[in-house]
Amino acid sequence: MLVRDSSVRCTRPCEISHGLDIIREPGAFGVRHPGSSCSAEVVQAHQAEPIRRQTDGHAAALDSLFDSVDLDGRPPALVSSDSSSRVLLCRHDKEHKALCKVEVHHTADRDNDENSSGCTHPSTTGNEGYKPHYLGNHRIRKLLASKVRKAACKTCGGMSNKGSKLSFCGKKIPGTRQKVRRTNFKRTKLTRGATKGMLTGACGTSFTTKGQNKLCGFEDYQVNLKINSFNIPELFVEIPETATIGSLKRTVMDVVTSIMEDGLRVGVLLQGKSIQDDNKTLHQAGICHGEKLNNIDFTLECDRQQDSPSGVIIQEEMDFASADIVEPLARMKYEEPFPETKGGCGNQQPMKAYLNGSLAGCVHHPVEMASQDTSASLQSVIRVAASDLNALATVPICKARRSEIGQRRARMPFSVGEVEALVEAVEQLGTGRWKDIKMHGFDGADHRTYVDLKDKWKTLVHTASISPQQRRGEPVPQELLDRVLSAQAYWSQQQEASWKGSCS
DNA sequence: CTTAGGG
DNA sequence: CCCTAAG
Repeated sequence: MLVRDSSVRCTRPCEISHGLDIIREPGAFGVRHPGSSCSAEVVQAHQAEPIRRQTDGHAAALDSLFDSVDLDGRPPALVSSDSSSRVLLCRHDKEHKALCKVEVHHTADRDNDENSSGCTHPSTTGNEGYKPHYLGNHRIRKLLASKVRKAACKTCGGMSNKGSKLSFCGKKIPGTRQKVRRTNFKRTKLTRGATKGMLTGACGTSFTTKGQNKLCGFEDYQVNLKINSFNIPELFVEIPETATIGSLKRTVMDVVTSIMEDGLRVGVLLQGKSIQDDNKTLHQAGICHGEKLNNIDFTLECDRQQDSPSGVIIQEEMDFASADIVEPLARMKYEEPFPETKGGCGNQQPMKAYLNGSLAGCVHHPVEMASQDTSASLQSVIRVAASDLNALATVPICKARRSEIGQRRARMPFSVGEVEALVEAVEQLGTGRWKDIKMHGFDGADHRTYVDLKDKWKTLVHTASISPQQRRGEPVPQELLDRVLSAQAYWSQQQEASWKGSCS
């Protein structure tokens, strides 16, 4: 099976325009194969076609890199990123379990990288004269252009609906938070969830099944997925009207690149339903031979901390035609005087991302700069709010602004200490008295509502009942989890008993 | 306002 | 975490 897609991120947004450098490393030019499982075939491919030296442009350098590692003539291989400031060009090959990475370092890292990378691989002998090239907006734009293209989804309703989880043939995949009752033109809460759904997308997947290995009595078919394109949801940008067109362009570019920088994760939806279990096999998930293969969607989801400073908001838009969608600062918690934007109607998308850099925040002279271009793949709406550019760059985002926007609360994972307090409280009070539990164990914790505690307990029970390998986040001591289970069992039993008692 | 559950 | 029907 081969799945391809691409995205690029740079963890130093401000330097994106300075570009990226491709580094040389032993093993192959800019190629590293982390595990011994990397297939010789892939390595050989690199050896046979080392990256050419490029002196005529950054984009060309990276293009060349992409081209050279492309083994089957397809477009750029999957480009993803890890937590470091690198862009990885990965290659997954089921047959060989191969994973090769081409790391692209920031220019700032160049010196170190070069010092530590001898480039001794035979295949790189022609690279002595290699000069790292910057990868400027050029390349980014190119990538975006190719990846963001709406192409195959033009008839699918585009990004109009919530979540804009574009589906394959006109089939709308509901966003995670979409409510059935929501109707067009009805303004919906602004994006909740900075962690969900940024780039949505994913269109078509065409499958072919072929080959098989008799394994344990069933055939192991190959599934070929071709992702036609990913879409970027509507972009929402606030920028002073005194800003220059050039800065506007840069801002938009920043918005887009920021989405990527934030770390993307791929989601898979089958018939509109997200498949969460990464351990499932395609076959188990229903992506297999004999099944309809046009109902799979991939989404690019962004993991982003809400605390990150931001100045630009990206949001998707719901079904509606109005261009005036500035959300009234609905959930503003702080005293920040925020004049409501007029005409604030608009179905906002569930996903919104705050971009690095600025605040945009407390400004409010919305000026419609552009409205959606329905024919374009991005359908972006860019709004400009009067504010000082300098302020934009330095003022930290204000919470008022954020909350008012309807922003989902930032994730605040429970610490082990909190978990312990919760467990203790529940052990004493039971599982149905969350208000009391809040008052007892979390009285001072204003950020924890009793609903939060109830939810946390729910997840704790779940966590305790799954294997340690499946757990995520800060590990909760098994001892606590054991107490969770026993308390849960005890209190649910009590509850049952009380039911019976009241019945008889 | 709280609970309880689904999203 | 969010949303909301119920109580």
